[in-house]
Amino acid sequence: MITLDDVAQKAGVSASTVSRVLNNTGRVSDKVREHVKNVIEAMGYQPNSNARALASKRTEVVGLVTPNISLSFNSVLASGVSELVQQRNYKMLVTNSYNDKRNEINAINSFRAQGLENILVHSHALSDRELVALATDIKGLVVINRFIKKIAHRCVWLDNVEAGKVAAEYCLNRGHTKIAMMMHKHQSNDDKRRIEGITLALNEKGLSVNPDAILYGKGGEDLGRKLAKQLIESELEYTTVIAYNDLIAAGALNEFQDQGIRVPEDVSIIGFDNLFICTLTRPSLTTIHHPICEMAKYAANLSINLVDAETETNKDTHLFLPTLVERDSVYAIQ
Amino acid sequence: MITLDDVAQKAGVSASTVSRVLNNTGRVSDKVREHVKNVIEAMGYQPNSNARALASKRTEVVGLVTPNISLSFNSVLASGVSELVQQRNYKMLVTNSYNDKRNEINAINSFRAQGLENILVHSHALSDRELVALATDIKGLVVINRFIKKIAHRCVWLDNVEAGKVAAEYCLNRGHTKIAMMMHKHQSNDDKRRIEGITLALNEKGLSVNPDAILYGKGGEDLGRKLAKQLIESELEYTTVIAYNDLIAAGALNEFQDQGIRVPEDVSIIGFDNLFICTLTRPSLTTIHHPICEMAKYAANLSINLVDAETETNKDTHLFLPTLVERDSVYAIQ
DNA sequence: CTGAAAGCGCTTACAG
DNA sequence: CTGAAAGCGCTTACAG
Repeated sequence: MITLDDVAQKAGVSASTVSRVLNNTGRVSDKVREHVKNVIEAMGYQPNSNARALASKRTEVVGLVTPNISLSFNSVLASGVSELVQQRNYKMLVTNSYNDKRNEINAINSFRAQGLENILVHSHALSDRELVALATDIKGLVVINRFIKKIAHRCVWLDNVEAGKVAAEYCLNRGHTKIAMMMHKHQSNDDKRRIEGITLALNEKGLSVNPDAILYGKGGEDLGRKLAKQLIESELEYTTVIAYNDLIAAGALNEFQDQGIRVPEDVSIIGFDNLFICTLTRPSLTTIHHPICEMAKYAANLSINLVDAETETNKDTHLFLPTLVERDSVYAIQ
Repeated sequence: MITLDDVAQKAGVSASTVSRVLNNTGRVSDKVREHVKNVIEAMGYQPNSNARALASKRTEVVGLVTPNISLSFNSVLASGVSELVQQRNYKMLVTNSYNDKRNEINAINSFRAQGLENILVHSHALSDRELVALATDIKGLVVINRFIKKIAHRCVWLDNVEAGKVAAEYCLNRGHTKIAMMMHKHQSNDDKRRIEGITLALNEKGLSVNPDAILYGKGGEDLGRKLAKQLIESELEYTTVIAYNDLIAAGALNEFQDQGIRVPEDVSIIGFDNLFICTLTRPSLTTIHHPICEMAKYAANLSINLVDAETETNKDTHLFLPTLVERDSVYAIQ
């Protein structure tokens, strides 16, 4: 391994100077700078990032804690972070939390033990108050996909009320008034906000949500299948179901069809997220696009700026808007 | 931030001793060990991993470079690595290469700049010779999903010949003799090996592969659709298509059906990988299971052991076997 | 503009 | 079994 001292010696300058050209900091004459750069290039020198981190007290790494990177939503999120991070010459550390609070905390602590302040959390397990406490402690902590008022400028979130509204309005416009929902409960209360939006849209038309038609559970495709069964066996009236995410929607879609119920002719389904699977199902899935990749990039960038004192801290709120993507799973009754 | 010296002072011992109990190294009396542990616990001390890495010249991090973590195959791979890594108290750094050779090399170099030797590469862009050179340089480099003879004990790979054979035999057993293939070309030559396996199976029955029926291209679902169109417009005879992966298979499956060609009655399709999408398509996708998660865990573990001198170096070859997962996309002609 | 020196928070021979 | 000291490879005031 070749060190900064080796470079300094070879270039006939001091370590300080090499460090300065490396970091583009302090004044160095153009001549010397050029020369040192050449030597660095020639020797193929790469600074040791541990030494650097130790001495400067900052690491060029962002840590991501997310439920489970093998799930599409999470992997798209991670990919967004990865892209921005590579662009800014940072690295990305990833930890799966499996939605377990202890894991989330451990992951964050282990990042901090490294002096790492750029931490992105996509958490369903920690409470608002816990996240607020962490954010106060950790300058670069950014919460993805969740809104917490007290740390609004550290949250990169989606307008879930609007999302619910958009979904419901689309259904209403196509003649659907009896809406069932398949929801997944989380600390983040996404589900509640979406239901709120759906309620708003219905109320505007003088209609209301049937609380019995809001089904809950845990899972993905399997949950969709399970709740579809539940719906089929129930006495509920519904012409469309709004699902918490695309996986649940896809599961439901298949269960309905496997039981001889046509989608969308007999029952319509609308998903959420706009994952790649939406074009794979038959019928393809109409869904709400969740700009998770953009949000991830934005969050990573925000976190880096937050820690990097030179950049002005952004006190804005970071809100993203959902959009409807029309495909074939919602029937036009009229 | 609280340091090792703080702990030492509080405990009334030297830094060396604290370090020893931290690392479970050297002799420390039970009494002192106990006491120091208590102080550590009480103070909530966490060692700085940068300092540790710098002093000891080893980092407890494994770096993964993979084409694109937003794709399911890659994310399952990453998830496997993540799981093992968490288990062994390591962390995982991830970089997307987008199948670009420069990116792969840069990622590896940036890992090394950190003194990181535990590097896992899932590469389609680097040549065998380049990987061999890297492996010689980097003690803990492990190649996932590719076999290179010269560094056989550093490769964790799947028997692709067997995979092709299994797929073809399954088709043959169901009465299919005219097999088309949708392949994706890579440096790794997976495609060639699978074709070899398919050829083997056909030859055993006195049949042979029609080279014109081997279609190539780049992409996922879109490629499947494109090649399906190509197949439909061609004069080729085929009753089944073996796809390079599930995404391609799913795309083809939908294209056929969208054009009124029934799957599997008119044409059968067999995928590869056994991703979660296999149960989402209609018909569900018969496929070859690729134990990528297990392979990822195995590879991560191998890499750690390779670097960790205390563990004996494993000179074995690390071969995994594919298995067929039967679903609904292959028709029994007889 | 440039260099000498101290320091970042650990680990690890070396003594004892 | 335990401690003092040097060193890991950088950065960053501090002088000049």
